[in-house]
Amino acid sequence: MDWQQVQCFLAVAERGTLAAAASHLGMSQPTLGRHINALEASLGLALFIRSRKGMALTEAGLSIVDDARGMRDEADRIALKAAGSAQSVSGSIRITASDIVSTYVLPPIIAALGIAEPDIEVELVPSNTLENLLRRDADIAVRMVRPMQNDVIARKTNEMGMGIYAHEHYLARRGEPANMEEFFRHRLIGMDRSNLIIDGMHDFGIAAERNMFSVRTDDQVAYWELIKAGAGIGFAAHFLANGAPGLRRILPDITIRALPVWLASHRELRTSQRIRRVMDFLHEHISALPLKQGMPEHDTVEH
Amino acid sequence: MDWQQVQCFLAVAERGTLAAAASHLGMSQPTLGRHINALEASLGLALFIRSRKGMALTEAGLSIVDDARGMRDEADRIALKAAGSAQSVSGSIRITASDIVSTYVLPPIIAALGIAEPDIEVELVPSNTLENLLRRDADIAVRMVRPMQNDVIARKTNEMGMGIYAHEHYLARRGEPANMEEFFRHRLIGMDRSNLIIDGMHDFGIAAERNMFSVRTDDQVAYWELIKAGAGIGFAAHFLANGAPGLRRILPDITIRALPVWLASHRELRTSQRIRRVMDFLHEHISALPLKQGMPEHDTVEH
DNA sequence: TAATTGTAATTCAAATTTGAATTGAGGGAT
DNA sequence: ATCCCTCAATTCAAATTTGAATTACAATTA
Repeated sequence: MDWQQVQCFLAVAERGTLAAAASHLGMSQPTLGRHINALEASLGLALFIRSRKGMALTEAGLSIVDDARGMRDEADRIALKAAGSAQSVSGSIRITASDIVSTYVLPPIIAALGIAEPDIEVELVPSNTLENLLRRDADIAVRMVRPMQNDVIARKTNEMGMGIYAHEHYLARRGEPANMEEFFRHRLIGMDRSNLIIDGMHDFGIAAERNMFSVRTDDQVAYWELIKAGAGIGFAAHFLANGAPGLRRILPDITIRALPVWLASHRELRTSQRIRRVMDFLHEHISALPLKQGMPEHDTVEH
Repeated sequence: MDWQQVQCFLAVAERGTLAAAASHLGMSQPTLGRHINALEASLGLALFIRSRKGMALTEAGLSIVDDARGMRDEADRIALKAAGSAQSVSGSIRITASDIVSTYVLPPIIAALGIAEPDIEVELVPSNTLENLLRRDADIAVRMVRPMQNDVIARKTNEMGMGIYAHEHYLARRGEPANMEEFFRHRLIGMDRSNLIIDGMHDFGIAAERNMFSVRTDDQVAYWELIKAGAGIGFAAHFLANGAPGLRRILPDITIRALPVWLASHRELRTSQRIRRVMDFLHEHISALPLKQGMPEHDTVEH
């Protein structure tokens, strides 16, 4: 039995179609299909039922998919150890962060990193899902919640103060709410499927519901652009609002819980010179940012 | 990372030389050497120290050899399960067949199967609709028409000869028809919504219509019981009539097209030892049945 | 010292694998 | 009812991989 074929099997089992699994593995659909055929031949049983809707696991396939996942866990551990013991400072590194952080916080810092460490290539992966550091989806994650995974080391690096904001254009048309009651009669910008804002308001004892929000998007960057465009009132980080002309803070007496900024990496990667260097660099620069309170300028990264 | 290369790594780590590991893996020494090189390149570290005495693990190699063994354990488990589910004939199996076949043909055969293969549980699904083998409604279907679905393998197993029959009690009351004209003046038993009989007569150039039949039912078993009870004249398989006392064949010169008996299964299930075993068993026993012509006894299943 | 043995690396023609393009077929939308 | 989209399968030329033979090298043996 060829282990590569098991790797192929798992990819197809988890993605459901040959084409999707092939592009994930970086091979072509015919090749992957042949590997699956070869595995079935060598095991002497059918693992998938081929249909026009994709590849569905048979009973036999279902019974071995967990073992294949076990193999992947071990393989991931090997990859992790290898990355950890690679002592070279040069090479590439994958950083994942939320859309907002990827778009508005990290670019100047990564630019500075490129000057300080020209040999390190950086891959930035904007993602709002919590990437699995155990699986090495990324080497370093910047997160707004405390990472709880085992074998993950994390350090809190800063806090991002939040406030309620709207653009002057909007306020000129609709007036500015003076209290919470008026606030709820405005056009509020919310999230669609994500419960981030609704849950945050619940924590505050406010029974928020999805239909309170007149404008909804799950894309955090689009959310911020909606506020800037005067589409309504929304929640935003102070540092964003400070750098945007025409933005006005609403109900400044309402304090909103600040979001923590955590840096996380896998324990095995501590020993990597390169990852340690980037971790330290990110920590140094993110902690120096004035994220907590409103200030006239937020781009304080020195070159 | 290519899992096949990990497989190679483990073989070399445990055998100490490329040549020994290569012959164990069934590949050549140069190929194996190249795989090891590729793995080292992709991990970015040296796993072996090459010497004239063989391949000695480096510290990095040593640190991942246990994880590679873990992968092998999982791989072995997969191979074991595969061998088990391919060889094992135990488990349950779903057989679908028409009412008549389920009621009067299969029971003795399934009883014999239970003796020959005590570990196979059989689920019998009487159904006159053509079950969808692709959807795994059943593992094996016994059908009276040639299965045309794609991905279905089928073999013709026997032919079921048909005739026109009535019970002596009925004939004593109404007399026996001597030709087709008289036949149509009798109480005929037909089907209600199903066109099985009407279409069959059309094939013979007889313009049959639903209201020619004085007694109608779509239940094939009830149909047969109606004939046995002397409710009228109807069509029945020879083998049924042969085993029923008091039944008399009508117009024996009229030949009615025999119904083929097909065994069908999904192509993906070819590889299942259990299903193959049951397929073969059914084929063997159904083909041995004297279904084509009338004979005094039809229960010829040997135990 | 010279021959022998066992090792990994190299060479190069042959076999195999690969993938872009195409085909074919089913399901869903219009 | 029709078209369209998305699958897997097929085709075939091109790229890659493979392995028999050979080389190179060091340790061991005669």
